[in-house]
Amino acid sequence: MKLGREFYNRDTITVAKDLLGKVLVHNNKGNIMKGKIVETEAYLGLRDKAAHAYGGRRTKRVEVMYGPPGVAYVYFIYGMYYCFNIVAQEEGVPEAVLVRAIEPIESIDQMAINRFKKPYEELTRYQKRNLTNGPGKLCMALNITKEHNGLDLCEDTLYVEEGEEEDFNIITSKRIGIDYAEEAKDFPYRFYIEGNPYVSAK
DNA sequence: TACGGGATCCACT
DNA sequence: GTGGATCCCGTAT
Repeated sequence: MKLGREFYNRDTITVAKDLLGKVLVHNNKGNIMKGKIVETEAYLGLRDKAAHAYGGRRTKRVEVMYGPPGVAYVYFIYGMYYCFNIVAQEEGVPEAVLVRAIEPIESIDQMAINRFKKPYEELTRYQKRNLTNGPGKLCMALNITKEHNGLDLCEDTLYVEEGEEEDFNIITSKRIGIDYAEEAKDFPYRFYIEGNPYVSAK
């Protein structure tokens, strides 16, 4: 059951929390890859110094965050990696949820090949644990690139669906890698599933 | 297991 | 010209 536009058209922190346990699906030219979302971060545009759209910055890169909810915001970082975000809130409000980690569910071999050019069973223990436990890593594993920037998650290529019924605790903490963001670096906008081995950092 | 540095490039200034 | 919502590997412990 694919999540619809209304799921994303809500308070960004609520969306970030509710995405935990949901399943990210990428239909990559018929090759369906799935992973459970286990870690997210909220970026609240105007009032959040860590956000690309802080203070209403409106550049070409950031433009999709001003658009309708349920759209992918993918940006390139550190010269080598992509980060995958989902736009939240109504059109005109530049907020998004960064998906920081997933737990592989389907097409694990394909993910292993995308990351390490080897099938899953040939990976070292270290590589298995590091398959999708970070924003750059999960993009590499699922083959998400800037081509997906602006893609509507209510279409059939890249989307999020309901996961299995399960109970878990949500841990709230500070976001990662935003030391430059002054007071915003301590905002409790990071959420993850307690005890999940694919979370990028405790 | 924990650190430190290099990789690598595009959007933004 | 600058530096980042990151990752990997080498070295040390």
